[in-house]
Amino acid sequence: MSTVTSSPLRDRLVQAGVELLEEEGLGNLTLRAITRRTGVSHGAPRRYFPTHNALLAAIAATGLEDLSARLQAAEGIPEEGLIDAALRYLGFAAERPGMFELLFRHDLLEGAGGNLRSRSLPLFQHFADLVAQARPSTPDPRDRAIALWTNIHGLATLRATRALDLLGTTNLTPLVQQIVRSHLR
Amino acid sequence: MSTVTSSPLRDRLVQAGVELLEEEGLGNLTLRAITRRTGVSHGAPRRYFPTHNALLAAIAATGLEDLSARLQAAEGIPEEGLIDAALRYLGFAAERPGMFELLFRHDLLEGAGGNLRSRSLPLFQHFADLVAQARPSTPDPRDRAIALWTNIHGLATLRATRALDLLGTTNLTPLVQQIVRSHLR
DNA sequence: GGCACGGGTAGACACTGTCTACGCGACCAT
DNA sequence: ATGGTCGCGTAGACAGTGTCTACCCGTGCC
Repeated sequence: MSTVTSSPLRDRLVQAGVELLEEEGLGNLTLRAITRRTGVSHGAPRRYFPTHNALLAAIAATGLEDLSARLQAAEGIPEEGLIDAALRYLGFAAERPGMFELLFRHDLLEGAGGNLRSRSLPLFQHFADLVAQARPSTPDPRDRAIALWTNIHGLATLRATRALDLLGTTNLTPLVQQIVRSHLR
Repeated sequence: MSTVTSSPLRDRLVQAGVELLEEEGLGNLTLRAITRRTGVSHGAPRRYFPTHNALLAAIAATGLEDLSARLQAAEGIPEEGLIDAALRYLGFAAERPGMFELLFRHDLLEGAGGNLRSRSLPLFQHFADLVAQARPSTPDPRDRAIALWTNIHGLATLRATRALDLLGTTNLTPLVQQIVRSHLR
């Protein structure tokens, strides 16, 4: 099959994991399943990842990069910029539900290396900056940012888990607009 | 040891599961661990629960009852009532993080019987009623309820997973007050 | 030409959830 | 009293999992 892309095994494992996560969901993202797809023995990852969760953390890191890139691509004057960012956040959760789920499974990722916690911090900082920019001279900009961020995140999770089937009936964009504006006045 | 409370095994399994969930967390809430604590063989639950997840669903049902009772105990004129309910919601997540986590692990509970989905619906309805009551003559009461509910839920999850260490530094009550009021105007 | 060694293999182990055959004791009918 | 049924729990097996360990084996270096 002519010159298979034979990158170092580490990258191949991560990529296989990403694909498997999208295709089969987090529940089937087994260490052994990843090795099967990669075509190596089940002990191979150990050379690069001390534990299964460490591999999961590496997979999650790629997702965090994707999410980060999407959010930084948000554009518009203050208010519209926030609405755009919020919609992109929800779009990520909708398009990559498995990855979104993994990103917040701290029981799997905690202490698994790759310090995702600190890596996701600038992501929130970006959000907070947008809020501060859209709502200058507010006494508690961080609280406002937390309020909006948690709102979008809660919306995304409850939508992803279909906890609110109601959400299917309502159009998302006006809801997000309303939410963002609620937090800005 | 004189008249051990020998309720039917079903209840003992559920109770053991609840205790284990609080003590050891969801990650250790194994079917076999529950049977060990109950003092029966690992095959015993099968008589009452076709699968491990079905037992988890029964455990989650007790948590949903607790949460429901807490929310319905919320009091106060419209706005304060919502603030109280929100704080109770956050209190539940803080006091029983394992149960809170389980309640939203739809990957475990889905299709496991006990139709938690429909049972949790009146809970949201209660929330929506409070919102409609506090904000009469609004064109889209359900959207407002969704907005507020997702906000509180997102705050609870991000706090439970300590995704925002920032939250440790800010006092929760004023933040919740601010959030509720943001959604009511 | 011998040798170390990085990198992957393969088997074992404890543990999990599920399935199946078995046992046992209480209750009932004769 | 005796036999039988049946609810309920036991015990063993099985495939699958993550982790650990001993083992190769080919490549590059002296």
